[in-house]
Amino acid sequence: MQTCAPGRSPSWVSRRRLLEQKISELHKCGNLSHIKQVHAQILKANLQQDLYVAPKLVAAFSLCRQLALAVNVFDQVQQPNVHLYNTLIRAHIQNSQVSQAFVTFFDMQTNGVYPDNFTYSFLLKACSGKAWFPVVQMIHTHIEKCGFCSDIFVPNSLIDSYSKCGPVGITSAKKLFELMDEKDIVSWNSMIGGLGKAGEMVEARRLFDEMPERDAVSWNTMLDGYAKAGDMSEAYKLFEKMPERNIISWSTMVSGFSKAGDMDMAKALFDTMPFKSLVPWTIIISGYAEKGLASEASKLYDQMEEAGLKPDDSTLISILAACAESGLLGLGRKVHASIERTRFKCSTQVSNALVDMYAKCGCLDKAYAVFDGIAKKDLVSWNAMLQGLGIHGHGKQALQLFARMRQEGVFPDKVTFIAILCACTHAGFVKEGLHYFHIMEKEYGITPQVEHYGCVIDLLSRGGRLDEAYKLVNSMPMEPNCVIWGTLLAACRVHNAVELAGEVLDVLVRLAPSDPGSFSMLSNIYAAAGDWGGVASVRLRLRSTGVQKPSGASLIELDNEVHEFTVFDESHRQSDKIYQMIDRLNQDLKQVGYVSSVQCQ
DNA sequence: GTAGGGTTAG
Repeated sequence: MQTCAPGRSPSWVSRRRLLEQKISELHKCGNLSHIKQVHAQILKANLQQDLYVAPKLVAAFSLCRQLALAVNVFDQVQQPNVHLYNTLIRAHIQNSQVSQAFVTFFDMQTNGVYPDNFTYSFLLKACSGKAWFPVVQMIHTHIEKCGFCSDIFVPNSLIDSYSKCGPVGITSAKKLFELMDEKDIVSWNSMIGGLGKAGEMVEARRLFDEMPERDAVSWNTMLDGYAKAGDMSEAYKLFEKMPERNIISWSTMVSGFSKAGDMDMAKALFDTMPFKSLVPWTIIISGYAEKGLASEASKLYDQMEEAGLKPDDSTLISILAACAESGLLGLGRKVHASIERTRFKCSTQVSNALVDMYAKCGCLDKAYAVFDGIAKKDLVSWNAMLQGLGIHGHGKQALQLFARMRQEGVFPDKVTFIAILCACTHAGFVKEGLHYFHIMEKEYGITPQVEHYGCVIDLLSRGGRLDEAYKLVNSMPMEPNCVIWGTLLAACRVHNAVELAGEVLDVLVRLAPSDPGSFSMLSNIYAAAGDWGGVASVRLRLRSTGVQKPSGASLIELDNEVHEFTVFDESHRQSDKIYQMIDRLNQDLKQVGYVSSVQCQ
């Protein structure tokens, strides 16, 4: 900034010093009206072009989420330097405008300003966790051209970003890691983390053993790798060898055992850990809830609150999601009550989780009430509510809600259309479903993906238009997966299309040889058609593949207890009464003219 | 004199 000119009055000099002081602290100021005040003074002093002042202003506006004002400041500067460009790139990223950040990145080069290590740091951070392989590759190419790999942060971020891009990414990460002539402990840790994510635990272990020195992160990263791979015995061996265990090591083990289905081990470790934060409580409660163990989950939730811990958004969302998955309405209600008791208002994300939980548990009224109460609905809120209406057969209400969503100016995404198509299927709206399928690309620019084709094939099949469904499977622009073929097979069963079913099964066996579900489906189809020879041949084929079909089960929760039922099940203590009730229902159904689909049994 | 950043648990 230009220094005070000589010959000015003492008061001018002191005013100027004060402004300089304010400017130097501007970038960490979160008070918008103060920033606007200083901005006005800057304009008055004609300092808006100053290459020291402008980045401060851009950063300040960005911090207050005033991206438009930040861009405006930038636009006033005739010759931005790399520092100012970097600040604008960061501003876009901070305000979730990642694509605009890249536009700025290209703009600066067009204007003859070249990126530096700061630029790459920002851009790589924007890509982290996004699995954008081509983008990471492009950044990498730029970096190699300019030679900024000498800054250890840059290659380390690259390894991390590559690692999150799947198999292609991990190959690139490995190459880069080998080429690095100076590696610090973070380089090693990122590499073993990446290998773990890619499921290459043998190689991760080799590197871990080769490391010149290891810190807590190195050990925990290995534990997590084994845990994610489901190898809890190897994880436990390493856990016992650790020189020091912190709360992350313990939590990783609890999570690993819980995901592996061993709740006894998970609970034993949870009870042993010397200190518990919200994270391990979340892991153990969600673990029990996911397995439908309502009373354990519920008891632990109370204990967590008694221990004086207030669940945060992540805890609530995680537990509610588990409730939704297992239909634990009781625990879901308890969580809702505790939110209303302890919070003045709840975030959109938590409300969305509540909507989803109530909807999946069949309480559509409650779901609607929570949905209506969300002050700032986002796309996820709309999608959750649409999905809830759809899966419970309220097709008309779903389509009405979609219309309301459009009126309120919310633009749908691919999930919205899955919900809409599903709603049409469950309500039998074949014509409407096809209509939305056709307009999703034409009017909304959303290219149907395999999930959408799956919905439409389901829609056509259930509507009895099996031929059209089969034609669509064969004309899809992508390879039909086993979900698609499975849908078709289920439709064959409903419509007794024995011949087509055999054909579909052949495809399914090729695609997923270890899935016994298709065999039992075909067996049911033959049984329904009275073709017992067919049933026998399927059973034989199933035996020759060596896979066993786990029986399907129904679950219902009553007073914090989950009751599970499988076919021919007599294990329930009220089994006699249950079968009596089924008989009565069957008789009632027959009286109103219902005919079972398995008439030949 | 200015700007910043990486790896581990939900």
